[in-house]
Amino acid sequence: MRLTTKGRYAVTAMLDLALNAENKPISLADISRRQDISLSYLEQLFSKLRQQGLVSSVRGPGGGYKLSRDAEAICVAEIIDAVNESIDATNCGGSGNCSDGQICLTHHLWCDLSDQIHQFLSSISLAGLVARNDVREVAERQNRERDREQTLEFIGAGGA
Amino acid sequence: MRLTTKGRYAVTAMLDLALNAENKPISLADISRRQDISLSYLEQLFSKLRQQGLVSSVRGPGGGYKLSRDAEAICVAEIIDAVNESIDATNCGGSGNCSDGQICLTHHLWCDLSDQIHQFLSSISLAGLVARNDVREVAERQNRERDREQTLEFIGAGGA
DNA sequence: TTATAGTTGACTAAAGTAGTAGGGAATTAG
DNA sequence: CTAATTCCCTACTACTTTAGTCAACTATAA
Ligand code: FES
Ligand code: FES
Repeated sequence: MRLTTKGRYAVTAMLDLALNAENKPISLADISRRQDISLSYLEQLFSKLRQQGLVSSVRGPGGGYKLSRDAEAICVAEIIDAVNESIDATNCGGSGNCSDGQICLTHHLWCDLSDQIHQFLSSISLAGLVARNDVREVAERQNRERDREQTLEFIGAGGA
Repeated sequence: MRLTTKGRYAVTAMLDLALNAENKPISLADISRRQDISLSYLEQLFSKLRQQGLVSSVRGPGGGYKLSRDAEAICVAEIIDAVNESIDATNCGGSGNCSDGQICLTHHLWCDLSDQIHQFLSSISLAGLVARNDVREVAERQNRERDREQTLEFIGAGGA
């Protein structure tokens, strides 16, 4: 089992999508700016998210990505699964044969742990995250920062 | 966060120790045979387990490792921590600064997840595992296999 | 004194992570 | 129409970690 920047980026980007969607598509460039994630890397992640049917894409100017379902119907577990293979904690992948073809001493422990994690991450939807106070606060800060950056760019362009 | 063979081996080996300890030390060679884990790799893992004070060692013939505490007082979380750095799911390591020095959108989510996993793995002691039926069954099978192997070796030695 | 068993450090192949680079192909604003 | 925008795809790379191997050394019990 692993949970690395890859899965975290994916969840963060999907949450950004849920927060900023006003039924128009959001470009990866926007997400990249707001969440400080490399654009090329986002493209790789969204390729997988699209393959799993979590987002749909619109090409061309004004295009980008949209959630392909309601934010209530997308849970964190799905997102991590989509980019990250799995959140399975066993060595055998559930087949119970990692100790010379036989079940190992700790198999059931890792199964229980996997269940535990999966239940937890399945119980959290994007909508649930959007509703959280701490998430809203961070999102507002990011919007303020983005506005300021745009103002600075404008002044810079005007002054030059 | 990661949970790989490393942490799983460590827990399996510690559980083997708890199962087979009759207040005499168990050699890594025994554990290696029973659990099918490379001896040299076990040495590395037990070096860390000893540094964390989870086991104590006895050198020389008849030596080996013993649990340095009661099996009730050693939980799975500790063992994984000892060999695996941490089971922290955040990117920032808890300091809340992974998005350009600021807290990121999903920080609290990963904190909650970390708590969840840590609570679960802390609630399980080696003694708790030893008491489980599925663990006892696997252990008994391993003991039968080891006995048979010893018999075969004996016959092989006698016949040659 | 010798075989046993822990202790330590250096080394390695393979895999995965977190990207970068660069070319396409669709679409639409101008 | 055309040029800019945006997604799409493949290949490449530096780096880290994993899961080991190997070899030399130290303590100790029989
Ligand atoms: S983890 Fe499933 S058999 Fe070992
Ligand atoms: S994970 Fe803690 S700030 Fe991003």
